[in-house]
Parts: sequence; C-alpha cells; structure tokens
Amino acid sequence: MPKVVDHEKQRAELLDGAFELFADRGYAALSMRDLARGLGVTTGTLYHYFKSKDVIFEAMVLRVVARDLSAATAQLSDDLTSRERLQLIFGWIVANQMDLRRVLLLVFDFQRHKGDDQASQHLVAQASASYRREFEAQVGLGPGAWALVLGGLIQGLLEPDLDDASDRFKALEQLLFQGPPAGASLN
Amino acid sequence: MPKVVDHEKQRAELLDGAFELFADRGYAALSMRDLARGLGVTTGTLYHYFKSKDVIFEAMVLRVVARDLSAATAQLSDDLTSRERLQLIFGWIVANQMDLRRVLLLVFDFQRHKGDDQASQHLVAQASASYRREFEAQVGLGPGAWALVLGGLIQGLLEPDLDDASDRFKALEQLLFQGPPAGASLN
Amino acid sequence: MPKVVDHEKQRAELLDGAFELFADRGYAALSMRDLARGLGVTTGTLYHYFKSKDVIFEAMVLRVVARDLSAATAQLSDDLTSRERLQLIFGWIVANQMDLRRVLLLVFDFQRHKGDDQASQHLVAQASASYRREFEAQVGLGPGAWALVLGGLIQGLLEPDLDDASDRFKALEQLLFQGPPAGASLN
Amino acid sequence: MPKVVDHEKQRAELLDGAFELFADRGYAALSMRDLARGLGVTTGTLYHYFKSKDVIFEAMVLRVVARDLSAATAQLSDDLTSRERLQLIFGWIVANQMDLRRVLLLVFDFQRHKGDDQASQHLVAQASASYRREFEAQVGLGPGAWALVLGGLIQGLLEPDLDDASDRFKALEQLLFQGPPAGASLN
DNA sequence: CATGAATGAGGGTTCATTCAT
DNA sequence: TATGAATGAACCCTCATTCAT
Repeated sequence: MPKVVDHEKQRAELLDGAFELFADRGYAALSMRDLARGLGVTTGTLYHYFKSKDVIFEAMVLRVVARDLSAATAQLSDDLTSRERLQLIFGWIVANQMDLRRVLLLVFDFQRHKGDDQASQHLVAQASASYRREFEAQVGLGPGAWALVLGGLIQGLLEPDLDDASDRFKALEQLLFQGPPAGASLN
Repeated sequence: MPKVVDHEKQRAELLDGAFELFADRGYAALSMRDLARGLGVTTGTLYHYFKSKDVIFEAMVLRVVARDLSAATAQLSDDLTSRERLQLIFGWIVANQMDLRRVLLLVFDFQRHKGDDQASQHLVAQASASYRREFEAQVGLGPGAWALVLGGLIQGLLEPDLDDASDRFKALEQLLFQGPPAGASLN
Repeated sequence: MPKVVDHEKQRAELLDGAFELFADRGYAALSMRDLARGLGVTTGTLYHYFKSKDVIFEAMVLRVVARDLSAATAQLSDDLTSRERLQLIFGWIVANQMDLRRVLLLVFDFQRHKGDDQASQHLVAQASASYRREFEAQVGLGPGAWALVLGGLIQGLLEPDLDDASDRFKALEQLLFQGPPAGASLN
Repeated sequence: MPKVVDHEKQRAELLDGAFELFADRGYAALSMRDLARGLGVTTGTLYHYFKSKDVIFEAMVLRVVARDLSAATAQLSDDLTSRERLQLIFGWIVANQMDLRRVLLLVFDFQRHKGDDQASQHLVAQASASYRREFEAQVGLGPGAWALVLGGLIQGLLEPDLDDASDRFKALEQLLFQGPPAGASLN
C-alpha cells in the first residue's frame, strides 16, 4: 500500500511547513490561502489531506511538541550531576529560545481558539506535562523549578529588549542551586 | 445641549465591559458586532467613542494594567519586611490568578495580531515592565524573582489541573527566601 | 419676523461654505460629519436648516450657478466689438478656470446623483442654457462657439498637464474669428 | 484540473458587464454587491478576479477606451481627405454619443472619488490623451479642434433637449474647415 | 436653536470551505 | 491526486439620519 505511505509522508511535510507559517502569524491571522501558498500547494490540496484548518493546526502543534521534547533530551547522558544537566538544558533553552517562544505562543493561540473543546485543552495540558516531567526527571528538582523556566521564556516574550536571556537563565540557575543572593531578603 | 452623557465616563464603562468580553474570547475571535451586543450598544456607538477595534483594545489593556497594579499594592504598608510583602503579593496573585491569566492571554493575543506594529509591541513591553518594576520595588529582589511569578501563572494556564496554585506559590516563596530544599541537587 | 431673516441668512452662509467643500471632494466623498466640521457646526445644526444631504447639495449647486453667471457678465459694457467681448470673457474664464471646472464637476456629480429626477435635470439644463445664451448674446456667435468654451474647460480637467489653458483659449479665439490655420485641411 | 475557465476571458466578460452597470449608476453609487448581482456572480468571485473595486474600474476604463478607439478608426482608410475623415469621425461620435457621454461621466466620477491618488489621475489623463492624439492624427488639425469635440459632447450632457447633436457637429465641422460664418464677427 | 449620542443598514473586503473538472 | 473557481457569511468600519436634552 504505497499510496498510504506517500499520503502520511505528505501530511508530515505539510505540517512541518505549516509550523513555520503558523508560528510567524498565528492561527487567526494566517489564512488558508496564505498557508497553501506558503506550502507551495493549493487550498484544494490542503483540504485533500486535512479536513479543516483546525485539524491542521492541532496536528501541527502536537507534532512540534513531540519533536522539541526529544531534541531537548537527546544530548543528556546519565553520568552527569543534576546541575550539569540543568546547565545543558538551560543552554539548549537559551539557544532555542526563539523557537520555544513561538511554540508557547502557538499553544496559547490554540487554547484560545479551542476554549470550549475539552479534548483539545487536554492535549495542551498533556504536552505541557510531558515537558515538565521530563525536566523534573532530568534535573531532580521540585515543581517550582519548572515554573522558573516558563517564566524566563515568557519574560523574554513580553520584554524582548530587557536583557540578555542568557544572563536571565544564569541567574535562575544560581537561584535554584545556591538560593537567593545574600542580603536580598533584608527589608 | 446634547444628550447628557459624560463622554469619558462612558468610555471607561465600555472599556471595563470590553475586558470581560475580550478576555473570554480573545482579540481576533471577538467581533465588533459581538462586542457591541455584549456591551448593550450598537457598533455605531462603539465607533463614536473609539476610532477602531485596536484603539479599544489598547485602551483596555492600559486600563486593566493600571487597575491591577493599584489593587495589588493597595494593601502594602511601609513597615513590612520584604518577605511579608511577598506573601501579601503572592496571596493577591493566587486570589486573582484567573484574572491575571486572562490578561496574559490577552496580551499574547494582541502581540500576535499586531506583530508588525512596533507601537503595539511597545505597549505590551511597557505594560509588562510596569508590573515587573512594581514587583521588584516591593519585594526588593532581583530580576529572577519576577520570572518565577510569570512562570507560576503560566503553568496554571497550561496545566490547570496540576495542583493548587497556592501550593505552587508557597514553594516559590520558599525558593526565593530560603534557597532550594536540601538534597535537591544530589544526583 | 427677524427670525426668518436670520434663518435665511444662515442657510445662505452654510451653502456658500458647502460649495468649497463639495467642490473639493464631490457629493459622495464628503460626509455630513465632515461637511458639518468644515462649516464649524454640528450635524444636528445642519439638519436643523436642511432636510437632507440632497437638499443641501441641490440648493448649493443652484446658488453657485446663479452667482457665477452674474460675475462673468458684470464687466462687459455695450460699446465693445464682439471680438473684444470674447477676449474679455475668455480672459475671465482663464482666470477663473479652477472655479469653473469645480462647478462643472459638481454639476456632473449632481446629474449622477439625481439622474431620475426630471425636475433637477431640468434645473441643470436651465442653468447651463443661461450661461450659453448669455455667451452667445455677448459675442454674437452661433452655437458652435459655446461648445468650444466647454471643451476648453473640460480638456484642462482631463489633461491638467497638457498645456497652458491661456494658450488653448487664444487658439480658440483665433479659430472663431479667423477660421482654421491655412494648410490645416491638407491631407 | 480546476474547473475549466479561461481566466482572462472571464475577466474580460466581467469588465464588459461592469461597464454597463458603472455607466448607469456611477462609481460611488454602485456597490460591489450590486455589481456582482448585476453580473450574475457573487462578491467572492469578483474578488477572485480583481483585487479591488478600483482595479475593476481602472481595467474597465482602459478596456472601453481601447474598444472605442479601434471602433472609431476601423472605418478610416488612408486615401481619404482629412475633411472626409472628420466627417466619418463626427458621424461615429454622433451615432455613439450616448455611450461617449457615459464614459465621460464615468471618468469624472472616478476623478472625484480618487482625488488624492496620483496614479488614478494619471489613468484619466492617459485615456483622454489616447482619444485626443488619435483624433489629431486622423484629421490633421491642431489641439483646438479636439476641445470642440469634447465641448460638443458636454453640451449634449448639460442640455440634452437643446438641439440635434448631428446639427451641432455639422456646425463644428464647418467652423473647423471653413472658418466662422461671414458676418459673425460684426457687432 | 443647537448639541452630539445613538442607530443600524450598508460599504468594501476576506475567509474557510466546497466541488466540478 | 490536484486544481482553482465559486460561494456567501462574516469581517471592520462609515454613513445619513434621528432625537433626547
């Protein structure tokens, strides 16, 4: 059944291309026409492979989440201390922050658009939990640490000119392993 | 004389109502017709008070930011330790987390829709910086602390069923003032 | 009845101001809001003096037509040759061509907008005939001559950069009094 | 393969139909909805073939100009005197005066609506110049002659009941080739 | 007299989607 | 399998007009 293989492969390629376009423009602002043109196909072709815009978006988000997750953990070996793991992970996060922010925005977009659909919301929670659990398992820290990572990414989204993300994540690392700087809690 | 209407007061009331509606549906998904209907006026009236949908949204964001800021700091007096301040602020954040998350989503939505418009992006950065600076001033901690707050909110957005937000913010407080739990860094 | 006098005077002043605005923008492109603002009043005031936009436009066109007619013939005395009269008239036309073109455009606009209304069309024809007859009486030439004047104005409208209107009207004068240049009819 | 439609041919047919509708109602007064209905399509289809209302209008004007030009000159052969050419052309103008007047009104309408847009003004000048140059080339007369033609058309617009257009153009022909009637310049 | 708030139909345009080919 | 023509509802916004004050 070679047809089926081609079909799935074509779907996958379209989804990869769709990520770049959706990530740049968001769900609502990217029309099917523009999406098709950006992918080098026609709208008819798009509808041949996917039932609707929603379906494309949903499948694309799930695909990207899975892809990032495996990429982030690929470099970690077992014989590292948790702090070394954290440094590697933070390094990867800083290096890929642009992509990660795009994914985050995409997820919020998705949540917005499918606010009533419990199944979709569950998918988001599931994907997010995958990231978080993997992170916690790798660095051996409690739930607070992951919030820090999310916050670091978001802050860069909200105030892009504030400072270097690299510095921000170094501060976070220190906070996580050495506690707050002395004197910080003085009133 | 015209119909007796306080123009500014009417604008303010429309903006307050607009927040509820935008927060529920998002920028793109809330049409001007629906917004007008939700506010109990007609589209013509909306355009009598505001030049465009963008203008409504921007004015509303600024208003909400100002309102939240004064509400969050109203309860703080000068003779508190920074940890006490943090506890009060975290308490307020937890109590108002639903509202804060809605604001965050709204801001991301807006950023998406106005990706090319530098002025709009600046508005977002400005509002975000207002929150952050006020927080840093109140608790006397460095930039990493604010990322933690953001992260705590976002995590609740992504995984609403994960745990009680109250617990999460207690853990963050401890992290900020006492450092990581002993043994956490053991591999 | 002083009220009535003021009322009529106010109407007249509004109409004079309306000419400048309608002439610049045309009937369709000038909104009642802009018209009111341009006149320094509110839309309510406008509707106090005139029943509708159509009524303002109609009254204004008729007023302008009457005003121009008397202005053009005011300077002519009886003891001039017809060629001298023509030169004076052409001079006046060239000097006032901008205004005349605006009136012409206004009339076309009017015709468009009131195409079904026989009474209005008749008013335009009547005003136009007044111009034409006065011209013919003054210069003592047949009906073809007036077409030349109209054509000269229109050509400037269509091709503003073509040449100087003054030259064009000099050529027309020569054509009317000395016939076509020799050799023009050679094939 | 898509539905078999010759894109260019369909565009052309839509433009031809658009002329009739625009000529009857004018640029501003004919809505895209009415235009579509008049053409037997939907607005979506219209926007499939043309980017905007302006584009439709501009393409239509150019098309009509080209069509009229070739129709007017089709009957002219090289071995005619310039006066014979003029007679043929005037005959064609008189026969098609209704159409020509509609084109003129349309152009004025357009000029009005797009007063600020230099490109549009250029289109008008270009179309007008095409007519004028062709006329001058055919009859071998100077620029004044064309003003006469325009004037003749306009006069018919302003005073439709005045006289027979045929008579008017005969008078113009005589004026152009034989000069003014004797005694006309006597005072 | 005069104001300007309010209306809601209608403007040009875009869009996700369908379907004949 | 793939095309792109066609649809028509919905988008943001403007408008002439009305009316309570």
